[in-house]
Amino acid sequence: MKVSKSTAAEHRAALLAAASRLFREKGFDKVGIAEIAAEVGLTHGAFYTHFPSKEALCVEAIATMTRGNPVGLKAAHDLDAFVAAYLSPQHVIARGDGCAFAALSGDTVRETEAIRSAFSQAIEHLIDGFAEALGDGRPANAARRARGIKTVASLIGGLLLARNVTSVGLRDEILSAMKASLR
Amino acid sequence: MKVSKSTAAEHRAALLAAASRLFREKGFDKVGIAEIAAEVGLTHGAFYTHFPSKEALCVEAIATMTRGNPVGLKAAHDLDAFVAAYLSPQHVIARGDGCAFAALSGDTVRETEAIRSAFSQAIEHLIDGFAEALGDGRPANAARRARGIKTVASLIGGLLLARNVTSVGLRDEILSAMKASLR
DNA sequence: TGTACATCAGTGAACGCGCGTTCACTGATGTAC
DNA sequence: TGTACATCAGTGAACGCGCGTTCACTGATGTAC
Repeated sequence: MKVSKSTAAEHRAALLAAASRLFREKGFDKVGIAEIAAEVGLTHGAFYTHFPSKEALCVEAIATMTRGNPVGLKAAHDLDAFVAAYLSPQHVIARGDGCAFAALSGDTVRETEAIRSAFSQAIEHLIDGFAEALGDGRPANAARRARGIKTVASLIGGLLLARNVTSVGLRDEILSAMKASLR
Repeated sequence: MKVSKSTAAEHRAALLAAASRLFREKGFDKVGIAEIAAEVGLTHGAFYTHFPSKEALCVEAIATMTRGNPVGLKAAHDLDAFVAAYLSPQHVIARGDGCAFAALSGDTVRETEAIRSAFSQAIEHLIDGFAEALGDGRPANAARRARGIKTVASLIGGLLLARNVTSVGLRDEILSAMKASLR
């Protein structure tokens, strides 16, 4: 049965939101169209009135997940708080609501051109954002860009490492060491 | 038809080697038993005389991939050469022969306990190895362990970032920035 | 404002496909005599 | 050393399953008069 235009628009947004969360939690391959649709209260058939294919959804979901700049990081003096939140035990556990880059950078290298391209653009945007914030708004120069890259890579690498150790003690040691190295 | 014991042993080792390479290249989910067996010249049925399940193969393959210490890193003065090789364009491209941690740390978080446990052990071993090498053989203390963790996380994060950008210029900028930050 | 009709979001059965795993069978290996 | 037989690595058909995608159909929406 048909549904009002505004409801349909809500469904589309909800599909993107569900995909965005589920993809980060389980990866692209382990989430099916039916699962995403069910999350929103629809059947898999309805999905195809909103997106032409799963790949198209992945591309849009990447944009959704990475939209906006790193949570609340506006300038260099915010960095410590941002790093503390990023390298927290909560972020280690909450994959579905967490960083898309840490969650998906292992998957995207093996995906199609369209997906790789969307992810690459998001990374460029992220690095630009960090370089700018670390320069307190002044235009980025090479040194600040290098610091932005270092920060991004350390955060992602540290979070991935922490997510992959089973010992809580080692996990916390990793988080502390990475926080210290970004001070 | 049956095959000599030594041939069978070779087949087992070849299956592990093929799996080790293919898993790093494509991830656990995108490599099938039939593909691995075919790589060795066997059919999928033969696989099950060597391994009870795909999961068991994954566990053993993780051990295979991560066996031995970080390529040639024996002491702190080797670090620069190791870092240069790790953060090289060749390593960005050659995923199947490259670092298992960069290739699979995104996947393993979503896998079974047995796989997570094998991967976690490998990471602990890796960090221990780095902490020891960076201390030039002397017993590791907290500061050296922290430096080992920072090095490992930066290498993995930097490689993943470099693998995920489509622009060659940005890729090289990332590799340079990460090499500089580990000097 | 009320009616008639075209539109189209959503349903659910069906499709082809690839996957991990099982199993009856084959025939070379390797052992017991 | 030679023969008879048990073992077991490897084959290939078959299984159940979940997936992405298609499509005929439904019925509420929204538009034209």
